[in-house]
Amino acid sequence: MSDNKEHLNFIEEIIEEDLQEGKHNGHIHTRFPPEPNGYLHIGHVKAITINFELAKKYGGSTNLRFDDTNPTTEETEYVEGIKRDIQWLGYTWNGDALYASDYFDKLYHYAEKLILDGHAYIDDSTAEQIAEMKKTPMEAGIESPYRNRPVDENLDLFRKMKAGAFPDGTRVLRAKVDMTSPNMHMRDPVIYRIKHDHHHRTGDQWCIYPMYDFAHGQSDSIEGITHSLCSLEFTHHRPLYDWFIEKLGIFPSRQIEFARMNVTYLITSKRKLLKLVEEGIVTGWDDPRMPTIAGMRRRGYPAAALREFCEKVGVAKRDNLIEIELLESCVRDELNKTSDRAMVVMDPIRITLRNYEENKTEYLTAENNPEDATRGERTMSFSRHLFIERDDFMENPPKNYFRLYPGGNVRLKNAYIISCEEIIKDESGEVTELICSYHPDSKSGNDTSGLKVKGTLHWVNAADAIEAEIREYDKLFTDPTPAGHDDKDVLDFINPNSLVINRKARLESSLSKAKPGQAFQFLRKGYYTADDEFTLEHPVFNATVNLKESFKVQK
RNA sequence: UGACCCAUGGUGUAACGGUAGCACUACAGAUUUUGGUUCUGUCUGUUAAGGUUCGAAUCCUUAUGGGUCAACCA
Repeated sequence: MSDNKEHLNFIEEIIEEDLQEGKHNGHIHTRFPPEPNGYLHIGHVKAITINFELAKKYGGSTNLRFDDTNPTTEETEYVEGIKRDIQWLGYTWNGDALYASDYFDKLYHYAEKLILDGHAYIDDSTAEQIAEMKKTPMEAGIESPYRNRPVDENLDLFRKMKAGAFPDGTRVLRAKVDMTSPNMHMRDPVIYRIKHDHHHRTGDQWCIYPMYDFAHGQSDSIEGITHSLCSLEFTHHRPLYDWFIEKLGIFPSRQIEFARMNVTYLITSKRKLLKLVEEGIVTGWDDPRMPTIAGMRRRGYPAAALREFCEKVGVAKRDNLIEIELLESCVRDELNKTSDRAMVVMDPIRITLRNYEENKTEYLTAENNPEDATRGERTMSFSRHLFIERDDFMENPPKNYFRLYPGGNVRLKNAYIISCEEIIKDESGEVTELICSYHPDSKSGNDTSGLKVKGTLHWVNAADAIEAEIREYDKLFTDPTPAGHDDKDVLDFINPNSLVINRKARLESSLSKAKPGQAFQFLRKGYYTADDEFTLEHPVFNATVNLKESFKVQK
């Protein structure tokens, strides 16, 4: 209907309303707040693109802030990986990377202010006792016996906590909110705990650390974040987020929640992903089967395809399960435009052209990318002995088989039309060689033969074809929602054939010059990307995504 | 059993009280020196019942279904 009218998602609607009202003087500032305790995955890609694209669209910027308030689980190693992944995706954060730990002093003073104003107290109860007193969402909680401690005593104890007077777990600082709230997060949440732990940035300077709820919103506020976008499970934290802003009288960042992305055959639980690594089911966080950014990059998924995917998925609040086909479609679409073509025979059958001179070699030209003439051409050698795909020959073909069969003609891409005249088999009956003849007047670009063929095959010259390791990847799981079964573990759905290594393939010689990370379309097969381990001596290609097939050979 | 959130083709997402559209998938057909790409077409949808209104996917009520929340994790 309104084709040229732009469709806004619900967050854009909120932003445009704010803009119209002149809120924050028209400034938009977002942030991406990862915890440095693991690698980024496809779910984070959505959060990253939403935050960065929204800021870009409305002339704002995006902070990268590491939410590093738990020294026990966080490491500098992850910080570097996360930075690299975001940059690879094509985004630049505002200024230097920031850290919640940069605000530990400020946060501490916020906490003292809360105590002074009677909004927080030290609780000597154990974790178990606190949990017990919170009760369940169905019934009101009960107040801690320490809840009405005098301000002076609270302050004194908090300072002693900070000074290291108490062992881990003996006391906490709690916000004094409402133990009867139906929202569990409002039942006097713990906001500081004692942890005599080494922090990846502040070292041993602190032995008390703020909890998420007392760090995240305040960090947003300190940085002047106007729109703090997070996933739906934080909805229940929003009243608390707002409560702290109000009690502290600080910049009013606004939290907005959207539904996280689920994709068929993919899992995004850090814990489960870690398990795959630890159990050796994959080779590491960057295994091309992993839905991590590092894994997808190694698989050959272009950053632009990932961005486009998120764009197409959209943003809303309802639960969703996106078909992986959409992701693959985005990858193909991008690679079709950008990758050079090459010919690779995965499972070779030898061809001998009986009427082609034994020692002759011709050099034929092939376009690198029919979608993009600026990619130029390359040269391929051609001679009497060639390889074609085993799937491209059938002794007894079905009626709509366009490929080679006894007595049939096919074109060899960029070369000649050939006719199959004789089949040679080994003792087990397997075809080992085809004796063919070629039609000298059918050369590509110069065809005067008048012959019509239905099929065009890819091929390589036996004389200079190279060998390589080709890693064929398939889905890691056999179930579209491996993490969605209460009675089963994701490991129950591992696809035993998710990696099949092919060492018998023969590749056109130009592929020896591939660079790690470079993607190609292996003609009529799929997109393949030179692995990080690719070398001239040991070429390795990863299957990125196959080409769409509207015809499947019946076996 | 409490509170909060959500409900549009197979999937995802639009339509902001006025003809339910787009993309992916699937299936046809055209083009093609890649059974790719491109192009064209087809199939399939407003959870249910009431109400408000000239008119409801949209507003109201109820029901149903799904999700989330009870870490000194984030």
